[in-house]
Amino acid sequence: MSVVAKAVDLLGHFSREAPEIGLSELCRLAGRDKATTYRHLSALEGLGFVEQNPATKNYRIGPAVLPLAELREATVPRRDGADAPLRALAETTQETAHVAVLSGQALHRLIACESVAHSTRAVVDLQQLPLHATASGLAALAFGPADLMAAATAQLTAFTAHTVTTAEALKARVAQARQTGFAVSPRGYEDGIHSLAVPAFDQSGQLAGTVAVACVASRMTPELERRIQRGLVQASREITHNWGGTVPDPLEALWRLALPLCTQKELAR
Amino acid sequence: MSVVAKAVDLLGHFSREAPEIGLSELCRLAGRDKATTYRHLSALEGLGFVEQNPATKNYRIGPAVLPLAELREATVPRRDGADAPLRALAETTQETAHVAVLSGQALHRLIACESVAHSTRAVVDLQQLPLHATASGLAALAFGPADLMAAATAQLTAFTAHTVTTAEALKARVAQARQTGFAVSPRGYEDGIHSLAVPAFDQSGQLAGTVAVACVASRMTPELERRIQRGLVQASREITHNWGGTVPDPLEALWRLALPLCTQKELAR
DNA sequence: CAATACGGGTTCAATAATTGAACCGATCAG
DNA sequence: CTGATCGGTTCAATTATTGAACCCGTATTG
Repeated sequence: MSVVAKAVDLLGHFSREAPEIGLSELCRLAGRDKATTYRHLSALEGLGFVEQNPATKNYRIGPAVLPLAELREATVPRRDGADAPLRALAETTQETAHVAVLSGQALHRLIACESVAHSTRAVVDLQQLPLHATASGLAALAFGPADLMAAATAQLTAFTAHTVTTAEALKARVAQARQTGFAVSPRGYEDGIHSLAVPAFDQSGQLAGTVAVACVASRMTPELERRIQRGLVQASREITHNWGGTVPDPLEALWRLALPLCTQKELAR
Repeated sequence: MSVVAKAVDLLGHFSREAPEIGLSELCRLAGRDKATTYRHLSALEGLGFVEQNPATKNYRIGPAVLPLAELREATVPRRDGADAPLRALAETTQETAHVAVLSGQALHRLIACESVAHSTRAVVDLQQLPLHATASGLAALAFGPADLMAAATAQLTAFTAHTVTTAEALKARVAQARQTGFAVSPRGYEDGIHSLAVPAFDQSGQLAGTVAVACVASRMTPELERRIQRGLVQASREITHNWGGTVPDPLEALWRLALPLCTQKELAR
């Protein structure tokens, strides 16, 4: 693991729930030495990636990420295209919806959108989604480039008792996703969370990202699952369209088969 | 210079003009070894900070910066507060306007807004603004924390023949800015560019950033300078207000003195 | 009000990571 | 075919990273 990775990993511990973190706490979270963590933070501070709250001495994300994000959006304007459909998805499902994008062999969170309908809800605070343990990852494996499977099987970390940890089991899950058109990861990454995901595509016709709903497991019912699937399909179609792509016909066929009760408008596409 | 800094410096070479850069070209731009640059890029790619265009093998800014920027905005929503006033400033001055924020001892670009009125215009592609050579930097030195001066004099790089390169000359410029309420850097960073800047403040009452207009030098007239000054004052007031701060009374007094013809509405504040 | 625990920040020798010249195969222009 | 340029790789030399121990200021506590 390079220093760059170690330093940047620190950034991943900041979240909406913990937007400012002190040195010692960050050491514990990162599981690293205090001196090392301090030097990494200092380096990041010099670059503007973090800054210190002068009052509390706590660290928080710095301003240097803003022009980079602006440039990213100007170069590859994905977020804009995903934003509105995602909000609609969170609205209709009343659960947390999120979109991730594939970059190389890794799946990175692009946006998360939490529904405010329930007091308990899933929180997606990961930057990078494990391929084998999340619905998004399974969707990427099932509908994305073939070489992803190698990257996934190389690191089958067990996050819960339900996490898939063998190559065989993973292949079975992926096959199931290919058959049904939906990737599911029941309690695979977090114990109380049941996730469903579908792929999204860009102008190249290849998988560019995934759309997922992370649902509080205890609320899951067959009826809710239907609603989530319907929402996912609609969101994926819209996001794919906004990204300049089209959903492959075989996948569209699967979705139509799985959701016979979808509206006439959707069928008309 | 730490590896982290070297790696992240690579990100600074991407711009709206060069959103995708190949390995060799980036080596030349960064002035570093090809193997090193490649490893740095690979590390950044693993973190999602850059990605490769699969078609051209060129590198571009990756998606990992997006959630970080989102979080930054959620933690310290500066950009939102600066956006609208900056557009107005670019509109009234017909020149390029930009806002930078102070983080530690460094001034980082937050937004730039180019007016489309002229075919030639200034382009602000810096991530970090040198304190001694830009109007923004001088504004920060004049109205920001005292310890900035030490950081500025430590690195008096000459960018043009007009750049201030002695501590004495720098002090004189800063004193002038303190007296007039406006920082000016005529051709200090780029030869054809004449810049003016004023400070902006946040809820702590301290300088939080700067507002500047970078003007094509050949267009500069006393009349245009007046218009720019008036625009800067208005923008700084609005941005400072949006950031939860207030412009210090002594500075407001200087501005009123310098701009006797400002509108009644502005005087009413 | 000592005693103490915990916060951020620093030091220095041991060590593990970074470095870059040279090299490889592919591609392209002349 | 030749030479130039591209992205990517190798390996020994070296350089920067590492972390236990330490410092100081400030809450917390019995």
